[in-house]
Amino acid sequence: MYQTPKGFNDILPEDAPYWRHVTATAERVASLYGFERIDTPIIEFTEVFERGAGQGAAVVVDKEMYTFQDKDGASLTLRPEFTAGIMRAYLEHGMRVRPQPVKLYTLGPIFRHENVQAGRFRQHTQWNVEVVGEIDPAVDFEVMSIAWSLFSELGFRGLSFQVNSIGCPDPACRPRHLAALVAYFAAYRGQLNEIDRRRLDVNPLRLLDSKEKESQPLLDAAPRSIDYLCDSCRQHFQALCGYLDWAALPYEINTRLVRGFDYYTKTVFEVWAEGIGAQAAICGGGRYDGLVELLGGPPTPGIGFGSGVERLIAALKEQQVQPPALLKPTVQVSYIGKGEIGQQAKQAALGLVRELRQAGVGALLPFGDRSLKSQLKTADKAGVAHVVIVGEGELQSGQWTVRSLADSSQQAVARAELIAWLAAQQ
RNA sequence: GUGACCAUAGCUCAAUUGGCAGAGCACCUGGUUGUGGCCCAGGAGGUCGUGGGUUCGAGCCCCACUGGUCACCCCA
Repeated sequence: MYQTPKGFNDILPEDAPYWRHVTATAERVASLYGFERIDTPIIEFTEVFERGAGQGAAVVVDKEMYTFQDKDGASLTLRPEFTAGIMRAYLEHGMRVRPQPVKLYTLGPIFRHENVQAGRFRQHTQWNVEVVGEIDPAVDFEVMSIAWSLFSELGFRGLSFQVNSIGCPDPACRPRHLAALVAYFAAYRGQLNEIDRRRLDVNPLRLLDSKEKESQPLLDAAPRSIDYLCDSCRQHFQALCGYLDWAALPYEINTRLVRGFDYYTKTVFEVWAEGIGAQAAICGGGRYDGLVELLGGPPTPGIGFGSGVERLIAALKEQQVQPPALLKPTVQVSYIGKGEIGQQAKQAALGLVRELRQAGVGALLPFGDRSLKSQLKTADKAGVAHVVIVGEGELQSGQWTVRSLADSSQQAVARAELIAWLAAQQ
């Protein structure tokens, strides 16, 4: 028996209401904030993601990307993220001549070859928001606000922001912090376990969100990035926190919140929700003022976030949020009779269903010439309100039977008035 | 990439020490001509995830692979 490849999932009809809830709400909120939709290809030249990731992370990135060679020899990659592709589009289509900042959102699948665990798959769907071309901290606030609006509208309760600033590449900023961080942990090198010793050598910032037992006692006194910010970054962060205070959005300054890639600057944030295992974050984002330059463009500030739809849905279920029901047909047209009469009744039912749908009334037709009993069972399970019954008697009199499933009442309605009658019941 | 646990019908699960593959739910059909939900009866649905091995004999024991769950690594 065939199975889906590891980490790839079918999305079954049972989950459709959740998907509609999330995607429809995202679209609505985005338009409320004046964000415009962009859709980039699922495949980009591998270089877009490699250059975007920067040299340090390239090894890691290569390992987790679905990269393949096209028939003409080009190296292509299934997008492992949205931001790099959107920045490529920003440059390719000269979006810097549009009014700045450019506010974009997108929704679609991304692919990473990683091992599955709760809320993590090899293909997952992400809602992604980017604001490009403006460094004003009010933009950071705007991006966090739209995330907040989405999650509130979806029905989440008890959400909170985690915020931090990791500074910028200016020698007076992050490099100073990194040096202090390395010096601090190097002094305790003997206490670190193997994993954290490697972090110290490879990606010291990551020590700050280490889960290793041995390191926990060291974390409280570890140098915090917010204490090493340059003037520009400090003012930026203070302004952002000021806006968050003013809007009364609940947030916590989390000095251990970091990012793994070099192009991130200043603001990093997440939104956390309870109840989905180790993956508490339902949204992660940050400012990436260095990215566009890495891709060969002019210095261009940007900030954005991504939010995994599968994870959102899992969290919604965890919080027992009921998505709105999808629209369903409200009428079934059943046909009965044997032989010639049966075929006439079926044809008549076909005609009524067609007219109902044209009139905007959702209608179902039972197939396979089943017994009326069976057809009523089907109607009951489909949840329709009315069953129209057409058989020999109805064909002769022109008065068709309409059964209301709620109270089992039946009445005769003239065929000519049926459409209007049923439409009025909705 | 690492580790733990797991895989029998569409779903949830049984199957004594290795000895004839089962139940409930769901599905289909009936319970006299054209009436749903409840009930009753019947039917269909499985090469026991796949491939090897041990054995007279494997759903059960061993190995590999695939997939699932969870955690680590990593996290764009």
